[in-house]
Formats: sequence, structure tokens, C-alpha cells
Amino acid sequence: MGSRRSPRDRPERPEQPDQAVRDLDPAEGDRGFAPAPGAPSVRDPESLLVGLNPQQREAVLHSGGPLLIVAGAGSGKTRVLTHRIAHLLATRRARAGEILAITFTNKAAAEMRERVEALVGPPAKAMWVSTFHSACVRILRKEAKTLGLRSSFSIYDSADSLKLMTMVARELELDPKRYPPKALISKISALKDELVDPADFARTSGTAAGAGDEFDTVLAQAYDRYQARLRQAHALDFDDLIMTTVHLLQAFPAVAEHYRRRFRHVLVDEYQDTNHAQYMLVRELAGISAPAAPRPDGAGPSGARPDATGTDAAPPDATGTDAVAPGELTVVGDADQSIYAFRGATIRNIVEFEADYPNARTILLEQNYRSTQNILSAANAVISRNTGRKRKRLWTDSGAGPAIVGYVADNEHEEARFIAEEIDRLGDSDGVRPGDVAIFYRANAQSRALEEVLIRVGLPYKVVGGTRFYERREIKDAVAYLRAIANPDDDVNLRRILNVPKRGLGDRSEAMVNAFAERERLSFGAALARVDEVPGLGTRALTGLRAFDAMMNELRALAATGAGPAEVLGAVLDRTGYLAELRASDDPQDAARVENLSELHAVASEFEQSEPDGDLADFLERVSLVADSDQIPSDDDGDGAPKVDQGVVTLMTLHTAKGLEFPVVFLTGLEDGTFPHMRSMADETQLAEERRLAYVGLTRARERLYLSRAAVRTSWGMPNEFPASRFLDDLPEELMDWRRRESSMSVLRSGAGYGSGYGGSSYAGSGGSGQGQKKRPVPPSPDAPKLGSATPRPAGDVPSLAIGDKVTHDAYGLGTVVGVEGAGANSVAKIDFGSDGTKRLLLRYSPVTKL
DNA sequence: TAGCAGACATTTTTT
DNA sequence: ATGTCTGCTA
Repeated sequence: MGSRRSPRDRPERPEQPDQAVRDLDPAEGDRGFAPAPGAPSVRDPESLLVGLNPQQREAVLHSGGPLLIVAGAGSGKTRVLTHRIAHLLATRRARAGEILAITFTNKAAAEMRERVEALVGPPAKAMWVSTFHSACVRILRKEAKTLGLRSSFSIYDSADSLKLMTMVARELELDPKRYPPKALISKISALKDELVDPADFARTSGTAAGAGDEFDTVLAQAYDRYQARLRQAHALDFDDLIMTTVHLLQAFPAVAEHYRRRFRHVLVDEYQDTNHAQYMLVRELAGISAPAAPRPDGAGPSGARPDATGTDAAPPDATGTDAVAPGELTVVGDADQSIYAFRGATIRNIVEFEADYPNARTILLEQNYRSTQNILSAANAVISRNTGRKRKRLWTDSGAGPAIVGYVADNEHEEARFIAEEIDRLGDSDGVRPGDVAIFYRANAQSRALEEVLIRVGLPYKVVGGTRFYERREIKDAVAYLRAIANPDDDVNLRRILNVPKRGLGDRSEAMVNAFAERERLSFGAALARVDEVPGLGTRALTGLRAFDAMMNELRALAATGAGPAEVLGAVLDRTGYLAELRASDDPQDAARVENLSELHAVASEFEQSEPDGDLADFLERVSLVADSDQIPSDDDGDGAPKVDQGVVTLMTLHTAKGLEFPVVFLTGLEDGTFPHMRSMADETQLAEERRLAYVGLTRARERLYLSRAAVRTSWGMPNEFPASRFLDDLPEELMDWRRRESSMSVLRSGAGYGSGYGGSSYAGSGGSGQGQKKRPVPPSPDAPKLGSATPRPAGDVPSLAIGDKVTHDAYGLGTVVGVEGAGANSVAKIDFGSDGTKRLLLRYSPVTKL
């Protein structure tokens, strides 16, 4: 498999020097040419332009007003961004410390930092390259005093938030049926994305209509309480990080000015994924302040937005009133890859960039350096069905490449089997390594069937995403201890571990302390220090609580002596008996938990190594914001496995796949109902997003692309029949190489006229093994091919099999039963057919005979 | 208070 | 199918 680098190295003639030096930012006159701190290796700016296409080059060189780089998939976006930064440094237009580059994921941030460092060397260390969230945390921790926050404030992830909301709802005695905490919290999250605080919301939802929503009234109440509890706990939830930072910058001009002075260049990656709060944050940081137009009802993207001429209550004309001239803003994105609307991303932010910033410049990157033309044509075909998008067509000069392979399986197991066989075949015929291959699906649950088959055939694989490391129970418990140690008022985390491991402190005791805390307006932790005053506690509970409080204080004392996170963690696991309890258990799951905890300990030690000055709070910040600790396997996959150089097959959702690329991509589950997802099919907007998701998936592939679907897919117990995805219909026939066009069921139905085939019965077998695959679509003629023996038989005729029985199958021949599930009409047998592999067969439909 | 059995919902995507 | 939550019993 060719290892194509992107972009192609094409010899380039050096550009005229005057190009690079023109247009120095006037605001920079006084310090622009100051020697960069420790500037040993300022490289030749020209060299940074080598190998760039004209548009890329323009994007690197642009200077002055806001810049929008519309970067199609695989168009060398990161390269442009990093080269732009390097070029800014090389031409002394900026010092590293003046650069703020924002991404969405830690991975993207790490990659960008690494690549810039490779270009400019150590000075890169002074740059801020971080995610929205960690940039905000950094600011907030520095300015905590201004806000009356403890600088070691806790960061609540969504699970923590939900827990807190559950407490609030209970406190307000809300009927959990009518007001599920989950619904409340998600509404609140949406409000925060829109920068609507409790007071704003109470105002707008209250005044609206007298008879107005009861729900909103309750919501307003809950929001207020929730926020109060967060404050009391010295905690911020995920959305608060952004909202609070924006409010901070808006409310304290001096603070805002400080950061504007500092960040003369703000670069934002994946701009299409920004929500309103992030949009405002960028504006604030770039020094383009705007009236904080509150949206009337948090109704999402339809709300008012600050337009350039808006002069509401806020000071007009930002540049006029601010002491600092606006910084340079560069945003990069692709509206066609916006797939996070469900969490508040507003495609409008990118679509209307030019309207937001009247003097903006837009540069379009359409040349793709990643995929073959066939793949791009397919992607273009799918995305072009979305209405109201800016026209954009990816192209490449790298040739057509192989056709896109299509496959229709009878069910998800067969789909998986096809994929596994194909990976195997590609390995033999084209030297494709497992590490070159990725398998994508819409929803995590779909990984199961794939994993089963991969295990069976012995292909090494890794699932990315899904239940993440930091969401595992034992990790959350351990982290909860650390959080409660770092922040004694962190109610959610303290209460989480109050009785973990079991120490006889049940709901009752907890409720008593909580009632006391509420009455005295104390945090739970503070109440704990005064347990003796809590009424209604038995001596037993009292002793337990006292012991717990004492233990926590000891651990806090340990942390206060400057013990590193690893040491504190070790003490926690030890002193609490948590580890002992797990070790004592026979449950094999608990053994895995011990493993995970030791991994966490390793993470902590590593942290101590890399950040010798880091304290517990620093570590927790890292932990809170790094959700994606499970990394995508690269060639240096760290398992220390012997045959690492082969890599492993990567399984992930389409969302997770964004930003990645693989030589070989399998996109699975192309069924209406699976992808596009059932819940998206009714709504045009959501459907458009699904389509973008498809576009993202297709454009991940470099050389080979496989699209597959299963006619029957079993989800939560029930087998269901799904029709082909509408996205498949958009693909030009000439791009496709269909290996199998129809499922056995549809062949039967259209052909032999077997009528009663309404409800999903899964049927494994008669797959594409033997006969010629590449047929025309089977015409609905009365005389279709007969897979005769595959006709269902009466329930009574289902052979009853036991493990060890020998059977014959019309297509697979001799086999041995290795497993039986269920009984009677719906029993399924796992049968080992030797060279044909092990199949799971629904006996009712399978031509199996017991010998 | 703890442990268990049964009910129940869950499955879109996540910084 | 699986994991979480609830309510019952020891």
C-alpha cells in the first residue's frame, strides 16, 4: 500500500520575498521586531511556503483582517494552520507567547503543538495551544479570585452534573416523571451554550406569557438552584467553563484587556463546531467585542446575534472604546463537516462569518491530498444533496483509484464476516496491514457484532471511544476521592464516595447530614466537620461519619504537604480499603478494575514526571478535560505487543472518526434507521446532519472504501429489518463495485414469492461464499434463483441440537455444533464448519440436518 | 443497612 | 443484551 504523504512534495519555486514581508500589522510596530525570546532557530519564512498550493500559501500569508479558511476534508488544513503560525513567528510578526490556537480535542491540540514545534522549535512552548475548555480553565484558575472561586475549583463532567441535578430535583420535590433530571440538565446545558444565566432565563421565561410553560417555570427554579449548588461546591460544570469565562471577560474589562494584549493572534480550528458561547469567547479574546445579545428564549440558532453594527446597551464600536486594537483572528472549518449540532454547535457561525466580520477574507481549500477521486466523487455526490450549502467540490490529481465496494449482508454478523474476510484478503493480495484499516459505525452498540467476528478470526483490533477510561466506575470513584480532597466543598464527589467502599453509611445517615447542611447553609463537607451537631444520628453512623471525616482530613493533610497526585492516589486506594476490597473479590471484573486503577496511578506518576510543579488540582484538571485518554492506535501503539508493526484494526463511531484518515475504510450499517439514525429521519435538519456525518465518514478513506449494510439487524434483543440507506442511493453507479446486492430474504421474497416474510428473522448463511457474486440486481421475476433449502420450516421440524452434534449444511457441508442459544422455533446454533468458519445459524431458516 | 431479584430503560453522536 | 435503579427481605 503506497504511503502517500499529504500534500505531495512538488518542487516549488521560492516566492518573491516581498510577498512575505508586506502588510506588517501596524499595531505591532513597537515590538514586532523585538528578538523572539531565545530565538536561535528562526527559520527562513520562505521555506515554510514550499510545497503549498496557491490557496494554502495565501492562507499562510494573509495578514490583517479576520481570515476564514474553508478547508474541505483532507485539504491540508492542519498544515496550513501550523505553517501559518510558524510563518508568523519566522517573520517576527508575532512572538510565540502572543499566539492562542484553539481546537476541540486534546488530540488535535497535541498534534498541532507537535507540528508547530517541529517547524519552529522550542519557542513553540510559549504558545497556548489548547482546547476551548482547557484554555478557559487556565484563564479561570488565574482569575478565580475575581470571581470568588477557589482556584482549585472542581470541574463537573456530565455524570457529576446529572447527579447534582438529581439532588436539586429531589430538594425541590419535583416529580421525576414529569421533570426528569436528565431533561432538566440538558436544557440547562443548552441555555449555557447560549450564555443564558439563571437570571436571564427567569426574566425571559417569566415575562413571556402568564399562562406560559409550567415546565419553564420549574426549569428556571431548578437552574437557579443548580447553579447555587455548583457555586457552593466551588464547582463548574462543563458548560460553565465557557460561559463563565465569557461573562468574566465581559464583566471585567481589565481582565479582558489583559488577554487581548497577550493574544495578538487567535486561531480557531473546526470553527463549524463552535456554539454560541464559544463564538462569543472567540470574539472577546480577539478583541472584537459585541453586545451580549441575550436570546429571548434560548431557542437556539434562531436567536438574535450580535451583528457588526449592533449598538445596544453595550459600548458601541469595539475598536473605538477598547484600549487594545483587535487581534488577528483566523478560523478554519468546513460547514460540511459540522456534526455536532446536537450539542449546540451552530453551523451559522461559519456560514455567516463574513457577515459577522465585514472585513473578513475567505479562502477556499478544495484540493484534496488524501483520497482517490472515486472516493471524493462519492463524497461529493452524497453531500451535494444537502440544500443551502456553499458549493464546494473536492478534487484530487491522484487518480481514480479502485472502485468503491458495496456489500449487502443478511445480518450484522454476516456483514462483519465479510469485512473480516476482506481485511484478510487485502492483507494477502495488497499487503494491507490491520493498522491500515478502520471500521466505522453510527452508534457504539454496533461494535459488538464486529468485535465478535474479529476475535474469532484473530484479527487484532481496538475500539476507540465507547465507555471511556474516565467513566469507569472505579476510576470515577478514585477521582472522586481526589476531587473531594482537593475541594472539601465538592458535594457531589464527596457524597459519591461517602459509602464507597461500604462503611455502613447508608442513605439514612447521608440524608441526615444533608438536611443539617441545608439548614445551616453549609456544604456537605462542612457539615461533616460538625457531625456532632447533626440530630437524629445513631452512634454507629456517628462513629462512621467521624472516622470518614478524619480520614479525609488526613488525606488532605498529606496533599497539603506537597505530595504528588500519584502519592495521594496511592494513599487513597490504600487507606480507604478500596483496593483491598477489590483484591478480595473473586469477580473477574474486579481484577480488571484493579488493573484500571493501577493504570490511573501510572497516569498520575507520568503526570508528576512531566509536570514537576503540578499539584493535585492540576492533575485533576487534566483528568477532567482529557476524556479521550484511549488513543487511536498509531504505529507506536503502546501495548508492547510483539507484532506491533502490523498495527491493529480500528473500530469507532463516525463522530470519533472526524479528523482521522485510513488507507482502508469500512463504513457499516448503511441502513435507513441505522444510518441515518431512526431519530433523525423525520427532521430535515437532522437528516442534513446525518448526511454530513456520512460525508465525514467517506472522506476518511485514502485508497479503498467499503460500504456495507445488513438487511436484518438485531438491536436490543429484537431482530429488525432495515431498508438500504438513502445515502447509498446517492452514489453514482459507475463508482461502485457491488459484491452482493441483495439479501437472501429479499431474493426469496421477490423471487419465490414467499409472502409471510414480514418480521425480522435473522438468517445467517448462504452468504457470498460460493457462487459468482457480481450479479445484476435480482429482478423480481417469478423464477428467481432458488436458495430452496433456505425456506423456513415448520417450527416442529427445527432440529434440536446439542453441543458436539455433527450436522450437515447445504452450503457449508459438514460441521460441529459448538454452541446453542434458545430453543424451539427461534433457537440459534453456533456451528463450526471447519474451513468455512464458525457460523451462527437460526435453525428455523437454515438448511441444517442433524446426522 | 446490605444484598438481591426483578423492573426498566436504554442506543446517536461528546468537548 | 446489558446495565442501572427500585423495592423487598434478611
